[in-house]
Amino acid sequence: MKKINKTRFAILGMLFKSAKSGYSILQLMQKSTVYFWQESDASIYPMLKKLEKEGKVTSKTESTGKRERTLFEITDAGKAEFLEWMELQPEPESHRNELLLKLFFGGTVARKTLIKQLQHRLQKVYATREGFRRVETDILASISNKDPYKLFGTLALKNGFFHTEAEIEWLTECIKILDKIKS
Amino acid sequence: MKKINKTRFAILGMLFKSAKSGYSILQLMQKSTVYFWQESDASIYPMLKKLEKEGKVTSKTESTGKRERTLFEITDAGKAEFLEWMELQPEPESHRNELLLKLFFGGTVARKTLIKQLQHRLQKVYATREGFRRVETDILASISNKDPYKLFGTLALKNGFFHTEAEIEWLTECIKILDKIKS
DNA sequence: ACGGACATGTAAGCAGTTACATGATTGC
DNA sequence: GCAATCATGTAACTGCTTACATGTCCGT
Repeated sequence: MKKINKTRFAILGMLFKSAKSGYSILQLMQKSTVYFWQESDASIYPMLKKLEKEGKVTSKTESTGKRERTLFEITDAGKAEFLEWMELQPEPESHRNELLLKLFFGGTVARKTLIKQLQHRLQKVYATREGFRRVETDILASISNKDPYKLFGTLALKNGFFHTEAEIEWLTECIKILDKIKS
Repeated sequence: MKKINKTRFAILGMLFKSAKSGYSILQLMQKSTVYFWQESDASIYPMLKKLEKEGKVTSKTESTGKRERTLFEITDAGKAEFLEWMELQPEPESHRNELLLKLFFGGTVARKTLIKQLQHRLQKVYATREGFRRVETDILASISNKDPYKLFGTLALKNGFFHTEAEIEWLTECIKILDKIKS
């Protein structure tokens, strides 16, 4: 089973409701989907061109003074492809958790190395939780209740909160257990 | 910052305590780290050769009848590299959650499409939890309490359980919320 | 005799990232 | 005047996966 490029669907989804430029897609992703879907800058522009060649989007260039801006609009073919993908069940994603791998090999190092790793991660997770809270107050709060993005953004965010709490609990417990063992 | 290949560390870690063949590393990963660290079959053998060329492992071929088996042993240089990595803080890993992306674009499709997706995922998560339980009873239970793998395996597994429970809670709540909304 | 596990690899290709490159506009 | 942001792209590289390829040994 061949793996298919999903950047295209992220882009098509962003264009579904309104036309946007490559840059504004990047910005939108940066502030809305960054916690569960990341694209590197370099992947958007080539994919937009590819989608245009395939007839999934059309573009029109507009200028404000000397600055150019290419607006992309999704076509019916693009909408069809996107909606087809929306019906598909996500393929199992391969996960790689470097911290768990290190913990798994924990027998090779001193306990305090592991504890340091776990504590470092704990700080990161706290920061992530703060990030979620900021999304909640700064972005979601400003969206009208009637906008479907409000509901779906809230649900996606809740996923982040749930897993963040799970991770915090787990880290705390791990640290406690490792602390207790004199090594 | 350049991304570095971590397959090498997974391999070095597996070889740290005892020499193994490529095939048995694959098997070991399949049954012990598969839930948080996956390697495709094709990546192990070339990496072992590369590590050998770098002097991080040595190999000796032994034959049982006509079947050959190449055992790899970690060198001091290999151990040094591995231990250095153990001290490093993991880089932030880019995450991509296709289900959340679809949910985020939920405004483009009927509610029942989303509910179907969520329920499908719920089934998968239940299966994963079963998998964890099997690891717990079949593998961990058979390891001596004195073996450090017992402790670290248990902690890694606990991570799986925590996140699995978080995911189940979240999915259940999402489904409930979407069910309530008549669309 | 045959299927499944054992055992080891190669080749091709796509996806994704990093680094590089360029220039305009806005706000301080 | 300068920094930050706006705006768009290319080239090179690495990593990883898929598909392919080959042969042995063991249990039934």
